[in-house]
Amino acid sequence: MTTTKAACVGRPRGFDIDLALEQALNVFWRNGYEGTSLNELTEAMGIKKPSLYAAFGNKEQLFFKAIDLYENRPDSLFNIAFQHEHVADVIRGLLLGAATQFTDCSHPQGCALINSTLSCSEASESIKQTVLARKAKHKQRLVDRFAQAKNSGELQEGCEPVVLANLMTTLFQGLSMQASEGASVDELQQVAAMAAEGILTVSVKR
Amino acid sequence: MTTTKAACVGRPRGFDIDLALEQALNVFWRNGYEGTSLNELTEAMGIKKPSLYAAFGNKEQLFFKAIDLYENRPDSLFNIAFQHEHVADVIRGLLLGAATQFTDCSHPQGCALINSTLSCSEASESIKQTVLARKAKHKQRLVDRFAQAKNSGELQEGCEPVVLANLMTTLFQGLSMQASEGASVDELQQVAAMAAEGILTVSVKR
DNA sequence: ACAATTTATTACCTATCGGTACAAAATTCA
DNA sequence: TGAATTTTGTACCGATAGGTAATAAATTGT
Repeated sequence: MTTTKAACVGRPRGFDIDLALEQALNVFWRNGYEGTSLNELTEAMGIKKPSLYAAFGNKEQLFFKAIDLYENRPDSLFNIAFQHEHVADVIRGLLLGAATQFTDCSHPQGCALINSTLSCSEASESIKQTVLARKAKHKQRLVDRFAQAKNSGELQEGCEPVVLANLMTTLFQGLSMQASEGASVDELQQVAAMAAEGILTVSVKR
Repeated sequence: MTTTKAACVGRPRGFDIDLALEQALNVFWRNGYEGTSLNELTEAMGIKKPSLYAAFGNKEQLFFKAIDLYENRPDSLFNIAFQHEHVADVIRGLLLGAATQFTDCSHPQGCALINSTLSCSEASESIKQTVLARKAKHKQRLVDRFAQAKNSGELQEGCEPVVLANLMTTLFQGLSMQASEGASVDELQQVAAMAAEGILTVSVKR
């Protein structure tokens, strides 16, 4: 049932399944779910449609596998920034990291998760819901981290962890859109730096 | 050649062209350009396809007319907020206004201009470019207003008008996405208030 | 009444969408 | 050398996309 297990009988697969998935992720990353056609996918992956369906199920399942691949990268924004001890460094790391990673030209611009949700009409509702659920999980990680900071006395009294998390999420989405629209690294880093400065002065104790 | 001029000869048009355009705007607002099909449009507008093409040209021209309608509303966010004398009130007005308008349930959630760009693959490049140009024009209005504030000594020395404008744009896009994904008025207003507070402390002289 | 003009309705066009049937090709097992 | 099994390529499916040809219906001018 799994696609990862190599079959030892029958004609051997003529392409690298992990590499193909990475190509698929790139296309979804650039064009979103609905903005990506099967022809674009098969061309980018270097395979024909029946091979795609045999290996990944269908377009929807391929998308989920691609997103899994994206989210489980060890060098993800959250994994890096959450290593900092002080919440101020976490906030700075998240914002500056987003500005940097979203404009990294070794892959499509912006956040794959955020970009994918965008071009999603009422048609593919399951895609939308799934992506929203994943984004909610990420937001919860932020809320938890900020709640912990509040408990340890790092945050100012008036600062609500959930509001702070929402503001960070808002900035991520904005930064992702800007990057997708062609903003430069410098431009976004300046924005992130100013945002971090402002947020820190109203949320973190000095 | 114009569609606004009423013909005095021939069969009279059986529908209100301005009302139909408003319905079209609503659909584009909800689903974006590519996410909206002609069938959805004609159903929402209460007309058949040939009537749509006779009155508006084609899907692309209909979209541009709908966006024109959207941008030329007198109660637009910018028009209201720019009436304030002090730049601090402008910033507060823009952010709180965005949070409020984007979640106003008398129309689709989020900003029509921002939402439309989203679901736009490489296919409809002219749509993307046109919308980007309009967004750039709005950003320029922000830059001009902040530059004026800097000249009049309202802004802190280290505050660059263009960076401040970029940060505001980033927040607008984030707020629009959050609203489209179902965020509540309260939620977004809290985010906007915190963002405004942070921005003011690092950009406006006290 | 009748031509001229404009709109409305039906039915259709081509292109592309996601998805698949089928048979040839390539391998392992006996 | 087969039989079994799996992948590959071609060619196709129904549904829907945006868009239009042709004709009927409704009006104004004469």
